[in-house]
Amino acid sequence: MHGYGQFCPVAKTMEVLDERWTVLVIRELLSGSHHFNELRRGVPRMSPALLSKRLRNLTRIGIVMRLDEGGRARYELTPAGRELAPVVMALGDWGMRWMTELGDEDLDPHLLMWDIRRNVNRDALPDGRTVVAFELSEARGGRSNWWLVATADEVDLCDFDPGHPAAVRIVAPLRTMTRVWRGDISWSAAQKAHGLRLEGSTSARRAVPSWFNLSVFATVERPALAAP
Amino acid sequence: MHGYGQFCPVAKTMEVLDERWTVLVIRELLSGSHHFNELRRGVPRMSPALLSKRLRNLTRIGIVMRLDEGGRARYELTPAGRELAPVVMALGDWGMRWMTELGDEDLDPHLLMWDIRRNVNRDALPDGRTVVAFELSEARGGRSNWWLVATADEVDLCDFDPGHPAAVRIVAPLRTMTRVWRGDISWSAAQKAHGLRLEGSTSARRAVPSWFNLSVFATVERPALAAP
DNA sequence: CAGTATCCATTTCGATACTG
DNA sequence: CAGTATCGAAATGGATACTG
Repeated sequence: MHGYGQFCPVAKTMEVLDERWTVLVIRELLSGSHHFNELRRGVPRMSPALLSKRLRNLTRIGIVMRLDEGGRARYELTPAGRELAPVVMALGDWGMRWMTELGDEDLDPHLLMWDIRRNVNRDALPDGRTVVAFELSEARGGRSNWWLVATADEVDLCDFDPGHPAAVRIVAPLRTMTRVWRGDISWSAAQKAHGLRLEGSTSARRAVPSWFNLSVFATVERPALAAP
Repeated sequence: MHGYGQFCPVAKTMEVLDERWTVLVIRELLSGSHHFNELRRGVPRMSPALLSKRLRNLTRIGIVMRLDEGGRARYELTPAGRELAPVVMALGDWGMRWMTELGDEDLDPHLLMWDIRRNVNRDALPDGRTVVAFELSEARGGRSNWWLVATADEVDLCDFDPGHPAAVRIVAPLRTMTRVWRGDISWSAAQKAHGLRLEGSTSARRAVPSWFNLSVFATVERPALAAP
C-alpha cells in the first residue's frame, strides 16, 4: 500500500511526488529535457531501470506524455505536469534559503557543467565561435576539464579539448564554481576570496559574467542571519 | 545513502521531504497541532514509532522544535518550518486541480470530522451551546455518528451522543460530506443531487453553511473540463 | 500522555549487464 | 538510442505490544 488513505489534496499529491527521484525527473522535464538519455544526464545517479519506471508511472498518472517522434521516444509534460512548476519553484526557493550546506558529495562537475551549458547567454557572446575552458578541482584532489563551444546555433559541452583556442579559461575549485552558479557568491567574490581565476584578454574576462545566466534560484533572498 | 548527490536546491529539499509521511506531519503542524497524540489524529495510519522518528528527524534538520512544556512535549515549527507553508499550499493547490479522484480508501470519517472540528466558525454560531449531529454512511455499508459540541470556549468532537439536543442533524454519504468539505460540490448541490439531508429548524438548516469554514483548498479553481 | 521496543514482510533501489 | 533483465543488499515501515 503506498497511499495515505486521506482525502486531503496535499496527501494525494504526495502520493505521487514522495517517491524517490520523481520530483527531480519532473524538474528535468521542466528544464527542457525530453529524451531518455538527456533526462539521465540530469539524474546521473538514478539507474535507467528506475528512470524508466518513473516515466511510466508519471505517464500513467497523467503528468507526462510519451510521444513517438519517428521511432524516437520523446517525453513531454502534460498540462497537469507543467502546473507542477510552482511546486518545484517553491521547493527550490525553500532549499536555497534553508538547505545551504552542501557536502562534497553534492558537488558534481558534470551536472554543474550540464546546467551551465543549458544557460549560456548566447546573445552576450561575441559573434562566431566562442570556447570557454573550465578547470574544476575537487576537495579530494580530483580535477576535471571541460570546454563549452558556443556557436550561433548551439552550445556543446566537451570533456576533451576541442582544439579551438579558448577565449577564456576559468580555473576554480568545484565548490566555488558551484556556489557562483547557485548565486551563493558573486563572480567577484569568488575571485577575491574563493580561488576562482579567469585567464584571457581583459575584455573577455570582464565579459564572462554576462555570458552565463545563473541558476533560476540564484536570486532567491537568503534569510537574514541571526544576530550573534 | 539517501541523498541525491546534487547541489540543486530542489534536490536538497526533496532529500528532506520525500520521506513518506514527512510532508503530512508538517501539514499537521502548520494546521496547529502541537502534541504527539494530536498529530497522530491527523495521520492515523502512521505508526507512533514512525511519527516519533520523523519528528526527531525534522528536529535535527531544524524544521521542528521540541519544547518541554511542564513535562509535556510540544512541537513547534521553526522559522524554516513555517516557511514550508507555500510548499504545502502549492502541493494542495495542485492536488485539488489534478488529483480529483478519491478512492473509498481515501475517505475517512474521523479525519473528516477532525478537520471540520478545527474549522467551525464560532462567530456564526448562536450564543450558548450548539450541537450538530452527523450521520455519515460509507460505501461499504458502514455508518458512523458524530457530534460537534460548540461553546464560546471550544469545540468538542464526540463519537457518542453527548445528551444535549442537536440544533441540526446532518445525514450524508461520507463521500458527499467529504466533497462538500473539499469544495468539490456546494451544500446545495449536495442536498439536491448527492444525498445530503439537513434536519432541524428552517433557520438552523439555512444557517449551517455559515457555521463551517471549508478546507483552505476549497476555493482552488478547477481546470476547465476538456471539450467533449 | 508520549512515546519505545521488537520484529519481520515487503519494498525499494542500486549495480551491472544486456538487447532490438 | 532507449530502454529491459536480473539480483541481492538495505532500508523502510507496518503491526503490535509495552513503559515511565
